[in-house]
Amino acid sequence: MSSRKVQSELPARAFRVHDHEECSRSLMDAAHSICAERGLRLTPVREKVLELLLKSHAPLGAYVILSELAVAGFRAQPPVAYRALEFLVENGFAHRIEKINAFVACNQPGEGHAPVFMICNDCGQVAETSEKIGSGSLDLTARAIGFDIQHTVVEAQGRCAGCRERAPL
Amino acid sequence: MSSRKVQSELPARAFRVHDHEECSRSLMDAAHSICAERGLRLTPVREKVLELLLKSHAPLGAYVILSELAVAGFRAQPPVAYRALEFLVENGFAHRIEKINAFVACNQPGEGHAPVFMICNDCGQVAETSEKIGSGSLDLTARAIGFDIQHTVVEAQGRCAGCRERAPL
DNA sequence: AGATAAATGTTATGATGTAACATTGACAAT
DNA sequence: ATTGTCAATGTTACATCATAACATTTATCT
Repeated sequence: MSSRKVQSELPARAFRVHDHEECSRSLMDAAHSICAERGLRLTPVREKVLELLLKSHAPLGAYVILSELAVAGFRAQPPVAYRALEFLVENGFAHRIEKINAFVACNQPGEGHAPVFMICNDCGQVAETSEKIGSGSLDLTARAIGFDIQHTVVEAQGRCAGCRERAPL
Repeated sequence: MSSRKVQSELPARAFRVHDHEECSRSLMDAAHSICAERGLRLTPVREKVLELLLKSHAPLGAYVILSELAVAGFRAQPPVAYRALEFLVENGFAHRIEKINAFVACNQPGEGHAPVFMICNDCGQVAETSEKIGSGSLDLTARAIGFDIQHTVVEAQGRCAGCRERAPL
């Protein structure tokens, strides 16, 4: 259990300075523990894809992942990447960013949550924050009209603080 | 100004019984007024695409629109549909639903708003509700981390009340 | 070892979206 | 009326994103 505890609960880690190496390692460890606990198989391709996502400072498209897989000696037909991504997303190790058709590693795997993304149009980085499921205005509206929510997509595009400082426009 | 006033402020009209004919007509009128006011050109293709969106009870994909355009005697290369959609989206007459790569007519054109969609996986209908810009948890989070929001995507997938009644599962 | 389910390999194709450049049409200025 | 200009449309050709379908291999259980 404690092995799954992740570094910080602070949101938007991507936009903060942090030890990215340590951050990646701890999330990869968490993935291994969770898979062990739940009887999921973190096979070589799946692990490699997760590693790629963890190392990247920005979301990766399926075909970028695919070519990285090729570089690493894996087979590289599209279904290979999509299957690994499907596994990671279904099991909460990664998320798909709809607005840009790309994928990021989840930074609080194992915890049920409704992710919220802030996509910086300048640097391309994406910060994940989250809402507790059942709170939030979406849930309120849903309840008001009798809509049963199964999945949510909440994404904001704009400019992160760092990019605004760097080039105030 | 009053010519632009739209039928109802109630959210989620798509999931309610309403006079869809009248609803479409009033939104098309609104589009004409707004374009006139703002010096925008609601050309034949653009109007036809808006009409298709207004008449549909569910979002339409670009290629469905394209084939409807062909039926109506318009030229039907992909850019034709995408350009018309781009115009409609940019000017607030339609929205793109990221989760399903499709488009819906906006039901409160002219008003600046951050749309929120409820997508029913059963009947395929999509209800548009909205938040005032600047309120909402997204804005709060953004402010907290100094992120400057330019655009938001807020979508929920699930089952609407009607479908739940019809087939409780 | 043999059964079986999951995962992977492979081919082919489907679905979605856009760059680039040619042509036409609207409209204002002279 | 003619011409300049810019917006809109026409057209070709691709780029990008994603999955169906079926064959083969691998893990795991009994």
